[in-house]
Amino acid sequence: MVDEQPPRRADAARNRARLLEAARTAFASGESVALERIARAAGVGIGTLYRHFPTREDLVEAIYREELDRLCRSASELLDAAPPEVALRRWMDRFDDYVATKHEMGDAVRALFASGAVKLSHSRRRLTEAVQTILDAGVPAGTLRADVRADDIVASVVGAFAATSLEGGRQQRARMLDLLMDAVRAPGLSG
Amino acid sequence: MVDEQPPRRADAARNRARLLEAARTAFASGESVALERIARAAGVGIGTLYRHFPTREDLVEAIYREELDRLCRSASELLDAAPPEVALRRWMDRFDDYVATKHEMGDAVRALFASGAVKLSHSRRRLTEAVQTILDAGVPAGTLRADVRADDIVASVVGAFAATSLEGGRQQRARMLDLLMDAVRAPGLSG
DNA sequence: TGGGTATGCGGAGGCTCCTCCGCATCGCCA
DNA sequence: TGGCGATGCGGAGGAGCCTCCGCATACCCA
Repeated sequence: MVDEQPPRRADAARNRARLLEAARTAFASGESVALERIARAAGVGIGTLYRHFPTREDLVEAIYREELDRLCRSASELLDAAPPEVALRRWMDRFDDYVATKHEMGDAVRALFASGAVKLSHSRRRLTEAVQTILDAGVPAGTLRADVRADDIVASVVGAFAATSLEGGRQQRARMLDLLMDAVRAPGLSG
Repeated sequence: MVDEQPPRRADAARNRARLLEAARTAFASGESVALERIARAAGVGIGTLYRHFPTREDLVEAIYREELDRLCRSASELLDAAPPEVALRRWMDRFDDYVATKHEMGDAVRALFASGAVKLSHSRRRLTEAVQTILDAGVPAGTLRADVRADDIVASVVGAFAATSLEGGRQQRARMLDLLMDAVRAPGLSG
């Protein structure tokens, strides 16, 4: 369920794998990379790169999909360890870690999120599912609001990242996420 | 206080004005415009354009600065017409209108906000001042929280826009802004 | 195993971005 | 008014993005 099905032809599959490998290495260097260079490093033509990954974001997303899956799965663990309203905030921090790491590895992922290019994509859907998992625990427990949508939370988190990626940084982002949590927690239970 | 001082030499001032005029026209066409074309239309060289406006965002910002100033000044009017916690939400809607209009005129402004490029810039500062004005009214009145920073609110609004610009759209953005308001309103007064 | 065709490959080319630096022009001062 | 230094101009050029299409190859079927 994690991978999409590989291309039909053997050479296509091979080239795709090579491109991913080359891109992983290139992005890890931390500097901005020309796609042409990645294609060259993978030993394929630029056309091949664009056929497999029509946009830069597609390439980045493919590389980090595994890690993103892990991030999303971690929602359940967090729920085991803490009540939903705490788990949600911790999950946001993990998201922050995830993107921050990628940021240090190059601004490819930052661009991915900042540009809002994470649209109906696999990534966005997975993130929404993860948040929904936490909501499903918190709403019956009465600690999280029932009238808040998971995709709105995801969009808010992504937006917080986008708006602070160039300045403000982690500290401002943390305050913004706290603010978001204030909105998402069910009222009337404060003691 | 609104304009920065014009360039010293007469030709520089003239070229700057021409560039702004040409850019206004070009962006109004709604299509993506090459900067070279704008320079050509203004009758100056591309180098001149880049000297006056080092980045595309600088140019866009200069064009829409007037309107943005108007948006920011409207905070006071809104405060006259409604209580601060309502005024703030309305102001967010105005911001939405502002950016949406620009979006229809071309994605230049969208890019400006979506990319987080609205950094320490004039725009961001003005927006923060406007929000601060509303906070200064709402905090003493007890309807808005005292421990929320204006720049965090601005970043959240900008982020909401960035995260919904490619999909989700106005409706999702409205829900997200409502959520933000839930966080910003002072608790304990609900009736 | 061998032939035919759908599928994939590759890179030239057109476009845009942005920089850099020699030349022209402005505006000051006598 | 005329000369000179600071300031601004312009566009060539290098680099990256992305598309497009003729050629090569892998897979299917007999």
